[in-house]
Amino acid sequence: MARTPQDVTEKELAVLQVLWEQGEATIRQITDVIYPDGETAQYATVQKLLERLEEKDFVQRKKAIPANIYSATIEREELIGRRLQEMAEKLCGGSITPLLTHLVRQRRLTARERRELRELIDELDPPRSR
Amino acid sequence: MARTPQDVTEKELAVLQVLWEQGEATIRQITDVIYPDGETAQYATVQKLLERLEEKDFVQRKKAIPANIYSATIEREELIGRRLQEMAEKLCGGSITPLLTHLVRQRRLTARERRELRELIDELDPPRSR
DNA sequence: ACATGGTAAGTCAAAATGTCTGAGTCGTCA
DNA sequence: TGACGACTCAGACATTTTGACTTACCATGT
Repeated sequence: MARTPQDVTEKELAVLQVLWEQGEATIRQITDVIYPDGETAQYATVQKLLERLEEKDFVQRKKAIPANIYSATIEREELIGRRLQEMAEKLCGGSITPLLTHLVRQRRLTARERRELRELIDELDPPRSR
Repeated sequence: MARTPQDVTEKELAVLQVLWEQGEATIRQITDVIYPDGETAQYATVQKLLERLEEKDFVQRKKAIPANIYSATIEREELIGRRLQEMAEKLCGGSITPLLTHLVRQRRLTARERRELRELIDELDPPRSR
């Protein structure tokens, strides 16, 4: 059947978001954010989520007393990169330009965004070529 | 539990790819591409895949003899758009610029790609602003 | 000593996904 | 005309994923 599981699931992402926000957090702190009136049950859910994230190496744990401290080992940027890469592979034969053109074309960018983007490209251009 | 199903799954995508290639196809034609030595069993699998794609309105069926003819009702571009949009919402608070900058920055673009991109932006700029 | 709060290590059910079976339909051609 | 082949319809099925939950256990401080 060989389904390919998601890199990070919906709820796992929620956990990551908290970690990205706070840098470090205990299970309880995360639970308080995601399930504002969380009981033991939800606490355990977060625990399991973290366990799975740790397995996938997206999160690391620092053993501590009174509670272990978790932190993300992957940056938001990196996750974005992975997903874009995956999309490119599955939908564009590995090329990312279709994604780019789509983004630029489809969504209306503000003048400011356009300017920034232009600057970004300029930055990348090897100096001698301009 | 409320898992959010994927818009298009792995195998469903494979089917769509064939339809995008060929424009139209019968189940058998699709099966021949995806499962080169496909038996009745695989034929049925493709059938089910198409059924689900039809439910989701990504594919339409033209009743015909001797075999129904299927075609995609969604363009590859549109699917890309959806996915990018979804990514933006889940990972970038709805903004697409992080995606853009990431793409431009992370992957090395060729000089040609950079030029094209620049032209694309120029196109979008309202004439009077330049 | 015992309540409190944390950890470890499962279990569980619903749904997704890919696969497959079997019965029925219909046109073609020997 | 009647058997054959190919197609369709409807559903069963197994495996995983995913989110949620339970329970036993451990440490600490009061």
